[in-house]
Amino acid sequence: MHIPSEQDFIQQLSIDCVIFGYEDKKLKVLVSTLNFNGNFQALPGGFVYQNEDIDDAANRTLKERTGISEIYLDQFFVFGKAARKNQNFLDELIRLNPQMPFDGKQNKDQYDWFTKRFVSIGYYALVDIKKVIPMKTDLDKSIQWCNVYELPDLIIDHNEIVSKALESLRLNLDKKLLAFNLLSETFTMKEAQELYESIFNKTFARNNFQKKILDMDVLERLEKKFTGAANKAPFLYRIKDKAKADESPKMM
Amino acid sequence: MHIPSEQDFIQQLSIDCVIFGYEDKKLKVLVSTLNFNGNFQALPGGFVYQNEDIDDAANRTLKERTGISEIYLDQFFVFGKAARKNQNFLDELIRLNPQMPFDGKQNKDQYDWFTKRFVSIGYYALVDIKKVIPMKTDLDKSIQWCNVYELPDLIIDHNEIVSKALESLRLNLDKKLLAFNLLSETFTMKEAQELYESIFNKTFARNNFQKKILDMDVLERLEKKFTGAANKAPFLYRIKDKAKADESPKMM
DNA sequence: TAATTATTGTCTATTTTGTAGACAATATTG
DNA sequence: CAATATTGTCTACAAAATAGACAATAATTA
Repeated sequence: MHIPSEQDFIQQLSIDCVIFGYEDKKLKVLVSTLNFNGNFQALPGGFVYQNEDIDDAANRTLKERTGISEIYLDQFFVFGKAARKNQNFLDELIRLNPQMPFDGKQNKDQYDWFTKRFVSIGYYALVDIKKVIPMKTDLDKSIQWCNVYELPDLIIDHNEIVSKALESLRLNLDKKLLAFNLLSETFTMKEAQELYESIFNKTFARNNFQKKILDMDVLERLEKKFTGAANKAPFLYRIKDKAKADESPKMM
Repeated sequence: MHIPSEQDFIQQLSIDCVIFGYEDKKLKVLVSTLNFNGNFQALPGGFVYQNEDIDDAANRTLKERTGISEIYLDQFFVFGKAARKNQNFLDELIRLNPQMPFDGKQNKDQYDWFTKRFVSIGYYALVDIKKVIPMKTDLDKSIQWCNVYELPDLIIDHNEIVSKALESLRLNLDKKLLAFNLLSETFTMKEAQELYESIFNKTFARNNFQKKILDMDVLERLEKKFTGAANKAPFLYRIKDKAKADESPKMM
């Protein structure tokens, strides 16, 4: 297992990624269970190489865990309390993993590197969950999607990081059209509405939701989707211009 | 002159502060002229002590330059391009300051510390300009207020940092009532309007501006202000609850 | 094959909010 | 005390958000 301890990374600076997906009408977050004894769960994260933009570091982390690049990614907050240390978490980890000698010379370096106070830059990402096969790194025992409203206890301040990410996502949805990054390429109006409802955790009026989305003039209507249900078939829609949608202003 | 080069700061992490003030109907930013030959101008900035919250580091920087604490302060963006180095700026500085031997052992350490790539956390602050006496540190030759729309060329990416700060301020004004932090405790409606106009760099309709502000129900009306002008005396207003105003939602 | 059902797409009426125009109130000046 | 410049507020109008209603239609069932 490679634990970074070298000068090739910027010291005491980390990246934490809140990767949002959407499935079964639920907003989800990708969470890793660490490859140690004890049930340590954490956000995917990483460090920044000396010659790497912080945005690229976040993208690299994302690519590692999801296999896809060109993901929508937004830096949303820096977590920089002095008390923000891995110390407690690591001590607990060492207690539960006595087989790992953390006092040897080499591991001592790692321990020192890791137990320093870290400033962490929070990024959130929006992915089409169907395009993602969550991938473990050698630090992960497993990695899985968790409902954002039913998250387990995560290490350090990672629960707080998710809260802040969700808050930022909501604010930015009003300004951009990011949400469609969470859906597959084509979708019905109902699916779009259910997505918005799960993000904002509240319901919208069907008639007015549809009007508002269509008035924005960013969707193109495709053929009908025959669902097999005993009712009128809904149209499928697709974003007219994806790149533009991530930037264009105003909604909700 | 003390240039930090020790382990007491987090390495390669800096804080840059965009300190907004308002005077003569102009939005201003506090800019330092560095204490070297050559006209190097920069935002007030600093570094983060090992045992210091990043917010506290920003506040410390602010206190140093303005003398006041309890300033409204907001973290708005992290500037983290790999190419973000002091190198070019420092080489130019050394060229123009040959009297300073930067190849001696001690200065070499400083040079090494400084020329590494830095990730910088941007904060913006809003201050009542009348309460501030801009103060030099030993790094500054002088420090002065500059009109935000007529900034000189600043070092590295500091012009870009100001742009981004202004953009964030505008977005946040819509959500909070921060603007009043830039005025003295009491002010007329006209003064408030002129402030908003200088922040957004556009005009507002007088009647509707007044209505909107008053409808928010955050101001209390005080006695009239007799200006000596040959017209109806305007009322003075004051924020009902300052702490609340910085948090409360919606406006413009 | 026509009635039934569940849902979709859209229209209109209503309410709320935003904008523009108008005017009375008033502190000073001449 | 009229003239002037500005302030505070009101109303009319326009635009946007919300709520209610209903026709269209894909499958099912009689």
